[in-house]
Amino acid sequence: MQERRFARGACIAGAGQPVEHWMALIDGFAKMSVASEGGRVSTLTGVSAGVWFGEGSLIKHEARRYDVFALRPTRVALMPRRTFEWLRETSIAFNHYLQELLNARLSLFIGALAHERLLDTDARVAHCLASLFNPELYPDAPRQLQVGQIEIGLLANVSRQRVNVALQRLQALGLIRLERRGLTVLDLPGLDGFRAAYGSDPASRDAGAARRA
DNA sequence: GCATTAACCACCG
DNA sequence: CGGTGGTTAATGC
Repeated sequence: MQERRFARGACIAGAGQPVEHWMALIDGFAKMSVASEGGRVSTLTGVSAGVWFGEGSLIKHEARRYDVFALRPTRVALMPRRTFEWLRETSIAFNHYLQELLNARLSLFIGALAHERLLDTDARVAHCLASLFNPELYPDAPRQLQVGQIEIGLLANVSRQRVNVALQRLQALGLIRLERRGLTVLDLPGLDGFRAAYGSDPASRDAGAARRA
């Protein structure tokens, strides 16, 4: 295997490029994103230390489907296609690991889709943060995240200003602590299970009940 | 009603 | 100074 280093903002892997390696973050932080023909960009998820990615395109022998950008200085491990295929052909344990990885990622994206459609903005931001610490995908992630509010907005698909108010509400509830250019998660289960606190008037409670249902 | 954009200001390295 | 964070006013769905 090889190791490569990327500066903040550098493109680790680009959509459309041929895929010849299975990749993993050794340290640092990156984001996966896609762009439309018109140049509009949507960030799909964050990638932190310990996360493997790119196995889908590697298995299907197709060009990469998304871009990966470093959000801070990042080291990446690259496993050549031949090694990846040899492991797939010879190791049951390796195949089990791959299944668990794919399963965890599937549940991550299904969960994100459900939250996107069912939850209000504060809860979406909370869940987006919590998903970055998914223990299945990120075995021993530190609870400190060095990502600014603009990037959190891109990850959660919410404007930077709205992210700011959501983060401050989460901080007021003791779920996170805001820092300059980052934050620390204080209560991961609480963050993952966060739902909006509704006002005291009956109308908004009904709306809340409908959304919860 | 709520989120978005734009703009402004304060803070910090 | 530029980047980041906190806030507010105008606009749109």
